Amino acid sequence: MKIISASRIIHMVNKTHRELPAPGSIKAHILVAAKAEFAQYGFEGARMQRVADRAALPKPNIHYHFKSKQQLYLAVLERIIESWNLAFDQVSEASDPAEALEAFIRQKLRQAQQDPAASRLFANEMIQGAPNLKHYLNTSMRAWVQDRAKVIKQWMQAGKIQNVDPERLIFLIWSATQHYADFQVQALSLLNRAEFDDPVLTETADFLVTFILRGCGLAPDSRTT
Amino acid sequence: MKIISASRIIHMVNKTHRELPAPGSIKAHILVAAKAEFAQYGFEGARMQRVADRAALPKPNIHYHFKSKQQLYLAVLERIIESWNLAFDQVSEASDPAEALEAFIRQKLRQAQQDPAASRLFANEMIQGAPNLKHYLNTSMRAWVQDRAKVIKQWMQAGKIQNVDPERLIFLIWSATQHYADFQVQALSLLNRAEFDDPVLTETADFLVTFILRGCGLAPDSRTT
DNA sequence: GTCTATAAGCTGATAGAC
DNA sequence: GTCTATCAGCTTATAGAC
Repeated sequence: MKIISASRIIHMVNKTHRELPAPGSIKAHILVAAKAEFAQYGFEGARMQRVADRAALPKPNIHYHFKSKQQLYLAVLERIIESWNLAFDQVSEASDPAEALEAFIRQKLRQAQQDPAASRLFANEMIQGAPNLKHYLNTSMRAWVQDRAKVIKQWMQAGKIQNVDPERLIFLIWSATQHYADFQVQALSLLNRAEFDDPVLTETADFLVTFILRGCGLAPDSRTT
Repeated sequence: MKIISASRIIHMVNKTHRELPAPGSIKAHILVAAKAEFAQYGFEGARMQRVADRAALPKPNIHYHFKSKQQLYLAVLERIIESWNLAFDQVSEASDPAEALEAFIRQKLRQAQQDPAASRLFANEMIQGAPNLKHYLNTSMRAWVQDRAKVIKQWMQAGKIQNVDPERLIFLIWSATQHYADFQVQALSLLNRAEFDDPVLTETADFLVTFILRGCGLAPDSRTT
């Protein structure tokens, strides 16, 4: 059976793949500002003036580098999806399920902490019904999930992990990790913390790894009595 | 020890509690339309004209019944939070953990299916940093979670469930269930379904109940080999 | 490439007839 | 209570000087 690299599937996203703006360039600078704005307010709520303010540039400069609000939004979206699920990308039947899932969970959570705007922008797009990402969802994302689900099914058939719906397991890991970025204000209030710093990240990652691995039948019992 | 009803905590939300518009009234009709609009586009992205279109009313009629966009938004928000976590509200130390958690998960998921707009509106508010719900998060929501966490801790001390961070367990249940409403378009694509109908709801609920109960050490092993 | 000035159209909100 | 007409201000986008 031919092995298809999951990372190759991800690259199918960019049909009209433009070269990325050089880091440090003005375009890259604007994209960072735009990501924060679109993440917080969604496409319709975003304001080009606020993008300009965030980038500390006059508004027409934004329009010089990106023809329209729509094109700026699409440019931001494109850059986000690429580095989305890297840690679970090269996993195969031979991989250790506990190690692979742990690495996946920790990587997703680290991304949520390091770049919550990316996660929130994606969340906004999903909430609105993915008007700009429907094609991506129905092609490369679905292909990636089915490809990764196949590996999980092999683990199940080999008795390495519990029987669980693989697609829903991936969806649960996405939700449980991304939620700490998207609903960060709620998580911090609930945990009575001021910021999502490294200690909170570690405690959260430990909890999620333990809980999800146990859900897969992969962690020891540690009951009190 | 004095037992405080969790539902009483929820009622602390409405400091300035106005009577709810009668079902079938024009105000109630407008609120339904506004909920859908705010849910999809967030506060800044929402358009009063679209609210009017959704309600099939002239725009000034909206302003006649609600003074401003802000007030309409707050009116919608108020109505959502009340029925948020009812199924886990009356649970006590004496309750069976598996039954209580299962009822909680199934109720949250049913709400996500029946009223995804409510979940999405709340998600939008969280993504934006909860500008209108910071106070709620830091008072009644936190009190509710701590109160419910206390019960879970009692279950843990009694050896009824695994040792897990109770606050993070509640947060995970919220994320895993609400995600099916907020990211419905992604879930449907991933599961290759056309709509979030009853069969999908049941399968999803069964998966989540099994998986989360097992994470709490509350479900039998069902490995293949 | 950058920025001031401004056009063209949209948005929240209201005045005033019915 | 309802609806047409409309205002003042804001929003995307561009023209044109530098």
